[in-house]
This record gives sequence, structure tokens and C-alpha cells, in this order.
Amino acid sequence: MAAPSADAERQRDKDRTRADILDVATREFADKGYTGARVDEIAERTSTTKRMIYYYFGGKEQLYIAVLERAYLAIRALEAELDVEHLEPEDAIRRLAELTFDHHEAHPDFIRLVSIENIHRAEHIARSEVLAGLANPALDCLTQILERGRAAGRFRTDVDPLDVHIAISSFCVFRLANRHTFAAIFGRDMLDPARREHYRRMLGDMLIDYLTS
Amino acid sequence: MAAPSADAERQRDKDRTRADILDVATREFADKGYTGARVDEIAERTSTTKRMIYYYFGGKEQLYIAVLERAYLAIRALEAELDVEHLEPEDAIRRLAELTFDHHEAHPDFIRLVSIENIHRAEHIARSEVLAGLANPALDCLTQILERGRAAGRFRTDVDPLDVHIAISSFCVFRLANRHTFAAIFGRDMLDPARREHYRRMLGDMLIDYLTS
DNA sequence: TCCGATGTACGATCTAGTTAGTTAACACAA
DNA sequence: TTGTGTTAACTAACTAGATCGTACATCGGA
Repeated sequence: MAAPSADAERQRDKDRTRADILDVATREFADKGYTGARVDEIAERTSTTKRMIYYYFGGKEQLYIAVLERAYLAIRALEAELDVEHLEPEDAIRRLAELTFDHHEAHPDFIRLVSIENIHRAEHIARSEVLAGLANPALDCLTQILERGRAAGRFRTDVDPLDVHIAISSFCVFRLANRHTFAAIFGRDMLDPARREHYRRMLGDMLIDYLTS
Repeated sequence: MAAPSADAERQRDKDRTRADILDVATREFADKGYTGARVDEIAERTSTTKRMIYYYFGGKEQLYIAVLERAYLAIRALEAELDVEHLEPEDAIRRLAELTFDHHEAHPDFIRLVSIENIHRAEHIARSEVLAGLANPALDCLTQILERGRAAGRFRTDVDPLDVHIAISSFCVFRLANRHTFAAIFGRDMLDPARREHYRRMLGDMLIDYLTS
């Protein structure tokens, strides 16, 4: 192995610091919202100082956008790995729905960021060059599955991929995004592990019942 | 008509002022979130002063809780009017789903308040004596419909009313709560009037397909 | 005179962002 | 090798403005 150049080493240090800041910032923004989040607070929990956050990112808003970008890129990367070509259309739909179900459950911070961003009318996403034109692998995948199901005469012909995506997302997102008011009002924790499998199957059943009706 | 007593008149004035403040506060909180909302801003748009907001409500948090209480009571009142006893179970389900669909669409501020409250982990709802133990007419109604459908052998027997409520709410809430990020990423406005009927029917179809499968 | 209702102005605190300066690594000429 | 200038990386302390809440005075009806 060649000895790392000093430049490369410095670059890695920088990247580490940036990633460290983004980790802490993600938690803070997801926790308190954009307005509620405090730059001082983020700085304190980082291995660096507030001045450096401004040095690296420019300001609170750019930091927040960087947090959003990283979070979206992560789920897109996951979706890109989806391989359902070999599955029957019904199973492929279930697989896709379960991927969303599992990802959202495993990344509550991401869901919170999305909620927060919606409160702000997606103005920061709109301002992000990275996110504005981000391809959507899951949607292409969904389109293919529906096409196969239709071709086999098993799926109804009047469904739009984006609408199926809405059906999947709404269920998976609601379970996380609204769990607190739901629990406060109905006394049920939608994230109760004991009901997890029930909800996972219910989502798949609903989709298949609808698509094959 | 008896001449109104001076006391009664003063009471009405007070109520009007309170309602005025709540109207403005609802818009401000729904618009900017709890942390982003400004008491000065609310006061400015009211027919009264900041001093009076504190006099009437006590503080920013209590005002916010009062806003939440009024919003929740309104939808509960609407649900209580629901009369689906005379409908076939399938139609009753559709009717109930459409009530939620229509209400949410007509009250985007309510949906935004719910999102905001979830970001705050429902801590204010928990602190409200009014909302803590609020009965839920729609859920009772839903329970009865499912019971009738089961008794008639038309609905599957393993469905929980609260789960059906989740299915309905998730779709209706997502359409409003996530419309901005959705539009930013997929370029589709889920509130486009041209697609409204499509979504309304799709929700009903999904529910019936699932319940009767 | 009493007391609830209301107006005005202020203060204590918080917070995003900046100013002014330091440190450290490096390039290069003497 | 050493001195010197340059630049990126970094620090600590500060500021300007915002924001919730209040102290204090006043008004008006009973």
C-alpha cells in the first residue's frame, strides 16, 4: 500500500468532520425542527465549533439542506439495490412495499425530516440542486412490476405507478409520522413490535386485493 | 326578545375576542409551527393586543393548546353527525372514508397542526385535559359498520376497526401532509382537482377490496 | 372606592451569524 | 538549512436583532 499523501489524509479528516457535523445536525433538526434546532446546540455536540459549521456549510439553512440531501440519497441508494425481476408480480409488490415499510421504521429521523420539510412547504428541497432532479429507482421498478402484472392478466389495468406509490408511502409514513397523536388519542402504539408483522402483512394484502380486483 | 343584560353582552364580546385570537393563532401556528409562530405576529393581526392574549390565554403554549382543542373538537362534531345506519356496509365504509377525505381536504390547517403536534411528540395534546379523554364517534361508527358487514358474511372477520381507521387516515392525511415534498420530488400535485375524484374512489375501492376479500 | 379589563413600554434572554485574530503546513528563495 | 511569505484551517468572544413575557399605569363601570 502506498503511503497516503498528506493531502489525502487532510481530505479524509475534513470528510470525517463534515460527516460528524451532519450526524449531529440530522438528529438535532429531526428532533426539534428547522426553527427549533439550535446551531449552538449542534456545535456543542460536535467535535468542532460553531464557527467551523459556518466555515464548512455556510449557514443554518445550507446545513439543513445538506442533511436533507444525505438522508434522501441514502434511501435512493437502498431502492436502487431492489431486485425483484425474478419474483411473481404479487410477490414483487409485497417485496417493494416491505422495503419501504422496513426502511421507514428503521429511519424515524428521515420521516421526521420529511414531515418538517412539508411544514416548510418543501422550500429547502426546491432550493437543493441535488434533490431537485433526483431519479427515483423505486418508481421505475414499480412501473415494471405493474406492467408485468398487467401483461399476465393478473393486475387491473387502470392503475398508475405513482398512485400505488402513494398507497404504500401513505401507510408506511403515517405509521411513523403520526404515531404520537395517534397514541395520545387512541391509546395504541402503531410501532408496537407485537403488531409489526400484522401491519406489514396488512399493507401487502391491501395492495394485492386492490391490484387484483 | 328580552334586552340583553350588560353582563351577557360583555361575555359575548369576550367570546368574540377569544374566537378572533384563536382564528389568527390557528393560521399562524399552522403556517409556521409552534416554534416558528410569533406571539407578536398573532397580536398584530388581531383586533386586540399581545397583552390581551396573555390575559386571556396565559401564554404561547396555552394559546397553542387552545388552538389544538378547538380544531379537534370541530372534526369530532362533524363525525358525530355521521349517519350511516341506513346504508349497506360497503356504502357506509365509503361514506365514512369520504367524510375524512373531504374534511381533511377542506381543513389543511388542521392537518398541518397535527403534523406539527407530532413533531412535538404530542406533548401538548397530552397536556390538554380536553383532548386527553376525547371520545371518538367515528370509531364507534366504524365498529358498528364492520360488525354489520361481518354479520352479513360480506366482510372478512379479522379486521380491527382501529386498523381500518389507520388505513383511511393514512391515505387522507398523506395526501395533504406530504403534498409539498411529493410535488417537489415527483412533480405531481396530489391536490389537483382533476384527480380528486380518482383518489376519492381509489380509497373506497381499496378499502372494500380489502374488507371483502 | 374597588376591580376587572386594557394600553404602553420595557427587559431578560436567546440566537444566527461575524469579527478579528491564531495556528500550522507548505512553497520557495537565499 | 533556514528565513519568509502565503494560505487554509481553526478559535474565542462578540453583536445586532429578535422574542417571550411583564411591570406599571390607566380606564371605566358598579
